[in-house]
Amino acid sequence: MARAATTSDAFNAVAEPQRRRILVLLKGRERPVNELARALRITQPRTSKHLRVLREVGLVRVREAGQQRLYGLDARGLQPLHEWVVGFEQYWNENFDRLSEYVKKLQQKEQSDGSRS
Amino acid sequence: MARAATTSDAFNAVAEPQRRRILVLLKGRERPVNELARALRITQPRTSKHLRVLREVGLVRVREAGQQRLYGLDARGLQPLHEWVVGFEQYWNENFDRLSEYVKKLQQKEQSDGSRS
DNA sequence: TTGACATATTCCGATATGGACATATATTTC
DNA sequence: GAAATATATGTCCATATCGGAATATGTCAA
Repeated sequence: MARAATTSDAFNAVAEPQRRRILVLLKGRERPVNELARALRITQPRTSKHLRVLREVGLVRVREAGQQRLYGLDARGLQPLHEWVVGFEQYWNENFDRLSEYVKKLQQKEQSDGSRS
Repeated sequence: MARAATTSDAFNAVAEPQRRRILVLLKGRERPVNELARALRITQPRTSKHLRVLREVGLVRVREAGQQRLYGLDARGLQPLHEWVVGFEQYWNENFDRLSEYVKKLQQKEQSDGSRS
């Protein structure tokens, strides 16, 4: 088995920076492919492929508008990501404490190693 | 270029489900590699490799404890992920509205298509 | 020193990626 | 119908992955 497909879930889809930028650009208003490509300064085909991934995981939806296709944000698929990461919010500060404790322990160890021998 | 390295940032590191589970297991207390491997029901080498990735992106730190190495959580690296996804929180409901609006528009279109012809 | 235990690394194969490029498909306009 | 515009898809390449198996490294205990 290789790495999980980018289309397997929101976590994988969003791991790619350009796709994150696309989602940010889609906040507020829909945009056609070419506009996104210009904004990201990447080729149109690459943009279309990124959009395909985002579409497959349901983070984006398309609307036909004559000649062009307007992509819009559907952020609901980000909720699992949100819930997961929020579960760590409490550990940021606590962990900081634990880290300083760890450093203190290291220093004590060095202290005793130094006095020994 | 291929897909970005799993060690390039927290987004990529956390895209892998087993690594997410490791981080969850590390909430609250440190654990040795074998304990993690047993809990996840994956081999020890694979566990070590996942831990290497997590270590390289700074989501985890190691402490030597005699024969074993205790891995502990350092959740601070998850903050960028948190900040990014929180920026979409407001769009979940709003987007839901927009979607239903979209569906409504589709139905109207079908309506007129049906009456025509 | 030897053996037992814990962990890390290396090699292998299969797979999917992102980017560039060329090209196909679809829609509008003349 | 043909040209122009907007978008999607297919092919090629280089690369990094995850998983398994074997093996190396490190630590403790007798």
